[in-house]
Amino acid sequence: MPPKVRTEAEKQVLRTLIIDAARELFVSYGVEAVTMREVAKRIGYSATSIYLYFSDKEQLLRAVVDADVLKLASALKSTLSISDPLERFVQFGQHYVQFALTNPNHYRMMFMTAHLPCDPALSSIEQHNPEQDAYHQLISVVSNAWQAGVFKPGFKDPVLIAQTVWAAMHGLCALHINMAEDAWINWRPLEARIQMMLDLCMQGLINDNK
Amino acid sequence: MPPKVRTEAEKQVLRTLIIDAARELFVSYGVEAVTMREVAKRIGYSATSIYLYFSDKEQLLRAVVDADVLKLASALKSTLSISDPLERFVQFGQHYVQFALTNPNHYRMMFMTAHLPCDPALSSIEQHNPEQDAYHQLISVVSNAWQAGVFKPGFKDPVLIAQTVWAAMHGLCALHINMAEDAWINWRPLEARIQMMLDLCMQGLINDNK
DNA sequence: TAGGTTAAGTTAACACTGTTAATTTAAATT
DNA sequence: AATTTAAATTAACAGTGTTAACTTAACCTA
Repeated sequence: MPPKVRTEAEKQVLRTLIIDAARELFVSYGVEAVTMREVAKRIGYSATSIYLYFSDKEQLLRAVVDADVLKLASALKSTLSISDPLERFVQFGQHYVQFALTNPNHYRMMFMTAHLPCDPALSSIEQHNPEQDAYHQLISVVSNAWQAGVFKPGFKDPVLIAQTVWAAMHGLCALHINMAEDAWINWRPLEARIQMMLDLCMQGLINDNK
Repeated sequence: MPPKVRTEAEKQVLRTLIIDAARELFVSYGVEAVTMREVAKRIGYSATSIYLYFSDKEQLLRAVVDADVLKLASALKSTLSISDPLERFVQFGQHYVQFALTNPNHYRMMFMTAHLPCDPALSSIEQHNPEQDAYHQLISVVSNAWQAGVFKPGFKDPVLIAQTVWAAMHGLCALHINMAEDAWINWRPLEARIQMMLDLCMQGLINDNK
């Protein structure tokens, strides 16, 4: 009833309160299943209050995803300090897969749901900031490995390498998240599939004149 | 107003009429955006009539997907007659990718939306029927290539090979379908990514003592 | 052939959705 | 002390999937 929030800082607090409530519900029950009224109830506001901070549900989802991409970047950051470029590349990939599989609903929101394309201009994430931009981290890791001569001589474009390896790992994660319970398919153990995909990338990419 | 349909055959006709109408709309506008009323209007019935043939929207979607899996199997069938096992394997993969990219919304319904797990007992598709079951086709193609000694000696499990290669190709397709328009990423040409993924699989898998 | 039964199809209605408009009300400003 | 401002609310709308109640034409039996 009364206006409780006044200063710009307090508004930011409420904004992130909404985002956190939405994330918890989205992650537990899926984006489509969660209603604006439920998000609002969880923080003790009415549904329409959310519209004072986000123009619609899509924008709220995007804010959640933005924060989660940040979380992914943070999860991957620890691997960036590994000194050996090849080892760094491998660990980066394994951490990526691990993040996806331990946070399947976060991962689904980020990379598996059809939402409007992400515009860097509207995002809260600073593009190319190595602390925040996970995609930029990927490009860096692969580029560094490439400069260090890790890859076979045939490969000239580290960005192409990065995008292809990403696709390979994404396929593993996405298929598992969506279809692990599908009785049609007699899935081999996830670990075996991960290992095999890594081996495949290694054998195909790595220059092994040690 | 009057009961128009009587015989079992006529009921089947109406059933597939509903499925076809739903598919057209799902493919054009996405599953979530399409309403039961719109599906019904397209075939000149009232919305509640659909519930005489499908228990709910989820079951209708599943019927559409079933029919589309059949379509995928049919699209892949032509490659099964290629005599050389390696060439058959390669062509199978390329046809799979091509199907996914020319029918992105079909593909999304089949492999990228979170629906209840598929139970072979409830499906209209005959599991292990090489004319209908695309997954079984995949396993066959890889197994045959494996028996023919196409793969490197280290690989002992053709099913594991098949699932990993599937994941690699799926990652390519899924990432493209969902994120091709994402301004965050400076995508390399799709053809280059496909080619590179194929090369990667080849280099990693194929026994090249010709 | 008359009359009741069946079931395909309908309209009406329910609980719920995202969202907008109109309204309240406490603080900030004058 | 009166006025403005804006945070928050309730009321309301158009639309959703779905269920219940109702028609009504064809079929089955007497």
